[in-house]
Amino acid sequence: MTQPDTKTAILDAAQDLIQRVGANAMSYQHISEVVGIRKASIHHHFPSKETLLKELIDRYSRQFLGLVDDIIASDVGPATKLRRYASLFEATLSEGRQNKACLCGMLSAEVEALGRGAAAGLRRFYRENERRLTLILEEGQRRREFRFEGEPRTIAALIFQLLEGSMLIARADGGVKRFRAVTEQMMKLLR
Amino acid sequence: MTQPDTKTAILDAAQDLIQRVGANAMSYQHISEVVGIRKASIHHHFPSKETLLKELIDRYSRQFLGLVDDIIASDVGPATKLRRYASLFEATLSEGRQNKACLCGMLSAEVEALGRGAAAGLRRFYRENERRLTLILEEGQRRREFRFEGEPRTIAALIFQLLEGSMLIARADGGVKRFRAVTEQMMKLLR
DNA sequence: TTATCACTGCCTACTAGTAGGTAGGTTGCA
DNA sequence: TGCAACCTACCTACTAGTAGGCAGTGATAA
Repeated sequence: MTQPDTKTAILDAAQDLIQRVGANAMSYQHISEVVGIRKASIHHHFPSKETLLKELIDRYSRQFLGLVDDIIASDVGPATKLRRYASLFEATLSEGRQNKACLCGMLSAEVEALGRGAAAGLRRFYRENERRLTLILEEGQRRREFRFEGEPRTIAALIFQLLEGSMLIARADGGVKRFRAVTEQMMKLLR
Repeated sequence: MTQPDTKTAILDAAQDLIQRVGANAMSYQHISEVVGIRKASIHHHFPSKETLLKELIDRYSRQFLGLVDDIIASDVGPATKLRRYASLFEATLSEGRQNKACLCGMLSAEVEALGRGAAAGLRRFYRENERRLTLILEEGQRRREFRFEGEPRTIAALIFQLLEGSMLIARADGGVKRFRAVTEQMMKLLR
């Protein structure tokens, strides 16, 4: 079989770059410097930037939604689940060399300059997140931990978009501290 | 004095491009094609991309905050003011060839690949928006149009980040309709 | 009235560097 | 022997930015 190490290393480097500077500022040259491999060799694994992006979005979605599923399956109340969900975003923000945004949040901004495959992958990511958030909110409503006016589905969309927006803006101003203050405020509005 | 027409046309073209595809996918070549002027002539007006970005952020901030000030000065209730504030973002989204995001929201994503001047300009934009939003929220609280737990300042940050995030994501999925549903939901949570 | 001057706006032609991508060869392992 | 992984060397297209020229304008002065 294939040695997955190099392929994984390429994906890791690409993801890190995109989360910090964006997909358009990320290049095969940059990746090659990080991985320690020639630019042409990256093309061996990912023939085009579009195929790389597609696989990256798939992998990121799988990993992230896996963590969300763990939270949902855990034996804690819905309010705690929602807090932990938000902390997934916060963890990304304070990860590594810091100021990393959600991969899909970054790509959302640049979506018009990306291929159609990327856009479809992003949509799937949004919807899967909102579906899971809706479950948490419905559970909270049933258990009377959350009290809000409106549809859980719409609140789910609101929360997801808030977290994505907060991340992007926190990178330019306020950092993790600002992010945390806003998510805590969001929790208050649901009570 | 200088003829401002060409300079304005360059700024307009650059802004449109950034709002659609991002600052990194925007180039002097693209601008020159839109404006109908040679690439070198753009350098005559804006020596570097950084100076262009700086002036663009300044102009956008001035224009946008001017519209916000008009809303604040208008003789309507705070809930209406907040709705009109949100509709400024919505208008951008459905403007021109559509799917345009807030200039500063786009630049927030790419901030790490931009100069320091840009980052400072973005921070100013955030803070001025949040300051104005805080005024609206405080007025709403006094008049008992809004009922919420927490500091108006933090809610202001939340609303601003929500609107920026919503815009970016609505471009990839759901469009204006989705954006409107979420802002309407936000209004419900403040009551 | 006309010659000179500086200046603005725009041009052509160029630079060095970087982008994504390709052709074809080498190495080492099953 | 065949194939995967990686390489060197290259391509074309595009990037931001520069040098230098030229036409039009408006002020100055003989």
